[in-house]
Amino acid sequence: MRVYTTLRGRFGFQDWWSGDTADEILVGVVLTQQTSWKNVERALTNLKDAGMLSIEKLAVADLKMLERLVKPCGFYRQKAVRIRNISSYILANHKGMTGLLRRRAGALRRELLSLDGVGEETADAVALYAGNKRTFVVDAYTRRIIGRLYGIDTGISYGKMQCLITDNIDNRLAVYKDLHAQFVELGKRFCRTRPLCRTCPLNEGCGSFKLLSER
DNA sequence: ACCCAGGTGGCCC
DNA sequence: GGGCCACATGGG
Repeated sequence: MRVYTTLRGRFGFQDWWSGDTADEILVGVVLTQQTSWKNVERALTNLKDAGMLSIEKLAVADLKMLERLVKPCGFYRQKAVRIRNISSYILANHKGMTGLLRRRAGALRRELLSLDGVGEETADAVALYAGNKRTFVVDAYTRRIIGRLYGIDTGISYGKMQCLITDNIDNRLAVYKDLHAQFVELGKRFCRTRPLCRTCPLNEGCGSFKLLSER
C-alpha cells in the first residue's frame, strides 16, 4: 500500500460522493465524462436548483430544458438525452436506483453497460460510489500514472489495467474508492500533459509494481 | 490561438 | 480487437 499511503498522506482522504444520493451520483458520473469537475458542478447546481436531481424527475424531463440545465458541462445534447433515457430505464425496470443497486456486482455492471452513454468507467464508478461494490475505476489519469510508475503500456485494455491494480491493492471498499480519487488528484496536478512528471510525490522509491501492495 | 478535461459510441479495417 | 472521429463548454 505504499502508493496509496503516500498519496493519502499528501492529498488527504478524498471522500468523493460520500454524502450524495445515488441519483446524484449517477448523474454526476455521466456528466463528468471527458469534462472538468468545475463544469459538472455548474450543471449539477442547475439541476438541483430546478428540482430535477432525481431519477423520477429526470425520467420524464423536457429534453430542451434538460439540455439548458446541463449545458455548462459540454456535450450537452447527448448527455441530456442519455441521462433522460437512463433514468427512464432505471425507473421502469427497478423503480429507482435502490432497486438497481441491489443487483450483484457482475449483473449490475452488465446491466449498466447495456445502457447508451454508459461505458466501462461510468459503469464501474456508479457501481463503486453509488452501489458500494468493489469495482475499481480505471480512468485516463490512472493509466498515465500506472504506466509511468511501472513501465506498463497505457494502451492495454480496461480490464487488464483493472486486474493489474485490483490484484495488487488492499481488498477494502474504502481503498477502492479513495485510491481512484487519489489518482485523479495526483493526475490533475502532475500529469495534465501526457506522462507523469518527474517531480510528482510518487517518484521516490516506487520502482516496481509490487510496491502497490505489501502482501 | 491553441490544448485539455474524472469518456462513449459509431464506423472502418 | 484496435484506430479514428464527433460530441461542446469553460479554463489555462
